[in-house]
Amino acid sequence: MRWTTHRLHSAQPNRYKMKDPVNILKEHDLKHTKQRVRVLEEIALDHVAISQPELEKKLGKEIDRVTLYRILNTYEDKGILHRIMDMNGTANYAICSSSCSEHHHHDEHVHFNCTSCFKIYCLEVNIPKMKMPAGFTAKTMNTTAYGICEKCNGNPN
Amino acid sequence: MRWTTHRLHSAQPNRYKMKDPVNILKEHDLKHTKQRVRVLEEIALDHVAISQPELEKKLGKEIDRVTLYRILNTYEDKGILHRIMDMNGTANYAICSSSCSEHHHHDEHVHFNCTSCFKIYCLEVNIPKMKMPAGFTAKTMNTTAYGICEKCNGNPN
DNA sequence: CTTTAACTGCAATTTAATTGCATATCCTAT
DNA sequence: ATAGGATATGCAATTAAATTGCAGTTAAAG
Repeated sequence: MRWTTHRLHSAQPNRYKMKDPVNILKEHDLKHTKQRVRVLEEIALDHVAISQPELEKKLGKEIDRVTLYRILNTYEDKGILHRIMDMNGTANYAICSSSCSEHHHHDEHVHFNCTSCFKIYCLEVNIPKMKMPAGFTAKTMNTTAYGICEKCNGNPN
Repeated sequence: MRWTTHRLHSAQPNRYKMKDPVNILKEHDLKHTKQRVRVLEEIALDHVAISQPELEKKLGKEIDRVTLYRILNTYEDKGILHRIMDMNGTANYAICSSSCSEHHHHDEHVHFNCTSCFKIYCLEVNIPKMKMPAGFTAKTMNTTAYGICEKCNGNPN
């Protein structure tokens, strides 16, 4: 994989560029370890969210279960990764716009959970403002659409 | 608790009436057992979603863990209960509009997850239509707002 | 190069969820 | 009212997920 600091002009919509993992670590005052780099690489690879179990399956021989849990937690704390819960309560992780794109800081976007391949996409769709009832003050919003993704619509498994 | 077949004219907004548990069971061809009735009563009590662990704590002496799991699953399958995942991946259950109110079938509404008391409310706020990117076909939407609820805004713990 | 603070891996533990099976309960037909 | 069959429940055992403590290792600052 080649790392770039510019937005990709890719044929795939709704995708963001990915910074060099090493830079991401530096920016957040995290030590540079090979396990941390591997996790970032793996998550950045697909441009879709990946679940904890999947990650463990892919990295289980290189990284200890516990270490993986801890890395994911610190990444979430630092705002490097988003954690998205799927319908089963499984944690999915993605590098989302606020981290991936310098011009989209803190944007809240819609997630798309494919019910066929179970992948979770970060869409470039903003969550519309909604009026809360009196007394309720919302700080953040979270929206997930469930349906069939572009890939499964094209070639359903 | 008194069960009514009419919408409550309560002082509390965003609340729905609750049918007699026995009727709910009948309507869905489910056997009438005391465990099932108790679960419905308990969930209807607060007008907010309740988590599996909470339910287990409240009903653990009357109902076996496993039975509770199974009852919640069948209720979800039958469309009697909504399952809402909170930020921890814990299942929360609520009787939502489509079941509670005959005039609001299949409405998709916003959930409110209080970050202070962790209660989950079903709001009478509809999820706005959002345009999906080409290739993505959304079937259902799920929106949760995180913030402070009316109760915790009034008297924060 | 040395030293310190932080990270990793292993073992053990806790917690959550599922499965199989024997018993109990509901409900229909008589 | 009750007998019989289908379904639900409870218990025990199992599987899976997540957390904790600690010893050994590694990164990076001086």
